[in-house]
Amino acid sequence: MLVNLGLTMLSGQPPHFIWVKDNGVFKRVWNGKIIELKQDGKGKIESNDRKFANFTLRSQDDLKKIYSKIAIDSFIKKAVKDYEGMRITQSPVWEATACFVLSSNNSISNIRNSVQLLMKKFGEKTEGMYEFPSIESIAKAKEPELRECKAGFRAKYLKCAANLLLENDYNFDSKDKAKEFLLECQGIGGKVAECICLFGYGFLDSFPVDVWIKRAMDEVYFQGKHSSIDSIQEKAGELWGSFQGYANHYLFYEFMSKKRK
DNA sequence: TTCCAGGACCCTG
DNA sequence: CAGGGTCATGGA
Repeated sequence: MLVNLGLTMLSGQPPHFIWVKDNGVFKRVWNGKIIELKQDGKGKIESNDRKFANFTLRSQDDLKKIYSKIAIDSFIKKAVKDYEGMRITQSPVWEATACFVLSSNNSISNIRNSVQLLMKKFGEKTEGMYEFPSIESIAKAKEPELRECKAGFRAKYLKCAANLLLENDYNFDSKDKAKEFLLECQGIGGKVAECICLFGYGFLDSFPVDVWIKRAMDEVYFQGKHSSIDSIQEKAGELWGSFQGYANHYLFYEFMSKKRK
């Protein structure tokens, strides 16, 4: 399997906020057990939970095939080459939801800090590490407790999201249905919903438009002109179809890391 | 000090 | 429907 584990796990996807890197080994608690994930010298993935590793890294995705589908111009070709082996990850829907509710108008380092504080305050402890907080624990939490975890104005949104998932069957078979459901929640708008669809549900036909994607799309595919979110998503669908989620993440990472420094 | 971060919401015109 | 202010928090 083609993968650059460090890049994948630290590219601003939910695992970036949840997993802890320790001596080159990524760790987290899942179902009361510490999961370890690492890459050996030959590039082979090693884990004490093959099933969860496959789920997280979407091992069913054939990166080479996906590259051939999305690398349709010089810009994407460069992004794919620069960050070869960066995979889209999948996380449980609740984890992706919580992470991206916290992401609004926030920085990656602050999101991570907030998630880690929530894990410490509300997660079950296992061998010195903490589980991701249960839906119930956040639904029951008081807003000030969430603000202690630096959730800020997103604290009430986090509770709303927990309640939504607690009180409904949130299993869906398409991006459109999942998105429609998620948008009922205060604090979840179009961009966050698309992120949850991509990184939680695993619908690769999602295309979240954040500030970086907007800049990238305006510059590269709209000749520098200011374009609407709708027209950007429409264009993404035309260009990359059922793999637009991958194109999205490569554009995001390429643009963010180049422009932001 | 001011601005901005993987936005969403609410209010104007 | 488009355009602005506002919301916590930390870093540049």
